[in-house]
Amino acid sequence: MTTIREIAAACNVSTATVSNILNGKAKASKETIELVRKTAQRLNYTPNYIAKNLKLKTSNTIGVIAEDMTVFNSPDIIDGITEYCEEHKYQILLTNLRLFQKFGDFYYTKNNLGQLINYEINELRSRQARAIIYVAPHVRDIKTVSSGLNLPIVMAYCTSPDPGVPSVLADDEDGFYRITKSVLKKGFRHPGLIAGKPGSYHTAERLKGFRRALLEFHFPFSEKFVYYGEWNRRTGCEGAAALMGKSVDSILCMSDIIAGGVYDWCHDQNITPGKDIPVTGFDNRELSAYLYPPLTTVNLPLKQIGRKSCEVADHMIADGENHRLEKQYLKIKCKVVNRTSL
Amino acid sequence: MTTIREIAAACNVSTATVSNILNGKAKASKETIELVRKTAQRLNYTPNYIAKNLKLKTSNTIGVIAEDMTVFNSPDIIDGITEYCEEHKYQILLTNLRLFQKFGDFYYTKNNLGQLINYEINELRSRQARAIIYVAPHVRDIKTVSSGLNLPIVMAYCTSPDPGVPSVLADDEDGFYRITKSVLKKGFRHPGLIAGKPGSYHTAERLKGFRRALLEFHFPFSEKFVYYGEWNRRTGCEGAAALMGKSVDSILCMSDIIAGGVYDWCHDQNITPGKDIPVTGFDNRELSAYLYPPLTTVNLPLKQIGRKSCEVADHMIADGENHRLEKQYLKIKCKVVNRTSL
DNA sequence: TTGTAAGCGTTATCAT
DNA sequence: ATGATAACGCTTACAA
Repeated sequence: MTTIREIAAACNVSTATVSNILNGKAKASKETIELVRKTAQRLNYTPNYIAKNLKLKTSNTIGVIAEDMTVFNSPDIIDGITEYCEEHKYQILLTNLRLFQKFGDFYYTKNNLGQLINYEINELRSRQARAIIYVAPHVRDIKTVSSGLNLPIVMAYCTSPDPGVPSVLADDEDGFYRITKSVLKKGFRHPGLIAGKPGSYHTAERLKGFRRALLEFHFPFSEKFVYYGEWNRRTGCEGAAALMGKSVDSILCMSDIIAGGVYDWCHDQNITPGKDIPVTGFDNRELSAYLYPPLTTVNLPLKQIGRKSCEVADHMIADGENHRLEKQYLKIKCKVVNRTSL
Repeated sequence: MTTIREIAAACNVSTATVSNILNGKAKASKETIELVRKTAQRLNYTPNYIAKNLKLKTSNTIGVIAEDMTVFNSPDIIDGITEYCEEHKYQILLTNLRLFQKFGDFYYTKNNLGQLINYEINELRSRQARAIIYVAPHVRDIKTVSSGLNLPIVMAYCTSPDPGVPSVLADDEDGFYRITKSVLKKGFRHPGLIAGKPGSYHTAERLKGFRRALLEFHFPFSEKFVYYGEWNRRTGCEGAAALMGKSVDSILCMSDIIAGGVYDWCHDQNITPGKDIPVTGFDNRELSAYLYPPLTTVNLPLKQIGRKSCEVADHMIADGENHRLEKQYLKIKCKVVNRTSL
């Protein structure tokens, strides 16, 4: 690798001059500028960022900690982050915790997670990351992440109990309100709801949206018509069985996967989803377009979440100590994707 | 951030001693070792890797260039890479080219791609990446990547025309051979094949596997029963229409997405896939389990591809100049996933 | 057993 | 306009 010293030698100037010229601080004559530029090109020079970073005690690196990048929402979030980074000349140092791969569904109950996260943050810091974006597959409080790290950190698709740490989220409440409204507008008055895990943020928010829509239409809400379960296919199957026994006229699911389970039950019972019973999902995963009939669902603004997270991180970097958070939670709206299951 | 100098000061020893102790080259008395360790801990010391790397002119960073990490196979490949990296203490510097996001289906015809790749490789090199893993969504020759870079590089799910650059691939030929055999074993003698794009590596290899199975069963092969198209849903739809007109007794698709199109056509015609006409896919994407009936398909060993790529890169790093490639192409076997569409 | 000092490639200060 | 030099935090001969 060519160094500025070699360029300096080749041009018969000092390294200081080379450095100045190559960094555009052109306190040099036209001729030397020309000469240095040419030789740098000729010798195929690329700056050694390691040296540069050491000297400047900073870098253009953003650390991304993904709890598990194989979970469906993570790649798109990271895509949004990379888009912003590309435009703003940041590099990404990726840490993939592989939590889901390692521990399956219950990874977030691991109690040494905090230790692990702290370790990785430190690791990233010692590599001069300017900021950290923490990407999770489900929204929940990550207790260990706080603003006391002296390093900008933003939570994508998750939260921190520390009000100084910003979060970028999907507006689950509004998203579910919208899809519920779609259902009610079509004249269905007795919707059943298959929810996810009871304690979950998503379950709570989406339920709120469901109730808000019901209220708006002056329809009563009853817990009788909501079935709680896990975020999986089987829950959809069981939920459909339970709810259909209570003569609901439509089924709203809190996830596409759950809706997949409802379809399973329908096939089993020789009932046609969409025709005999309208079904809706949430998340707009790829599979939702391949169910038959294609599932009406709600799109998650994952890429925007990633982009926005990175933008916030960038602002925090720029403002340094002076940064004041306007809002701890930034919620991005979701849109209904109309297909034929409703 | 605490530095070794501060530790040295606090302990009344030299930085050399601190460095030695902290790196386990313990040429020191038990007491100083103890003291230094304790103080390092107390001051919450983490080494500055930037400085370390500059001094050592090396790092434990592996650069990953993903053509587009939102394409379904990339996250799992990267997951395999991170698994290996985690075990072997490598860090990942991720470059997401976002080619598919930017240019859609025809990104690989971009003719300045070579320039871009070279730029990114250089970028990674100047950040002291020890090796580069290039991750693509479709197998094809990436012309610009060569072994003359003086930096180990391995191609994951793609190839380089340079025989000095190793590739890790799925064994498409064998995978398609296996699924074809599954079909033939069930007694179907007139399989139709819906292929992908004619020029593609995947199309060619999978076709070979198809023919090999046919040959083994002494069934004739005829181009009449293969329908070529794109790697999309519509092709499945059109292919099914074309093939069913030629009275095939089963349909093999070169991708799950194509199979999804076949299901579309079946629904349209009131034909039940699996029952009236067996259908198989390839790739084992999530959606394949949600089609009805669930699609029999072939699993792509993506994680292993990532892992193996990283392992090869690691060996190349370790061997340096002495590295001799045994094989340019490493092909990992695929397994049939039996469901009920066959 | 411990310390001194040079050097990795760069930038920045201060002379010239 | 250009150059000499110190410094960023670390490792490693080599000296003590």
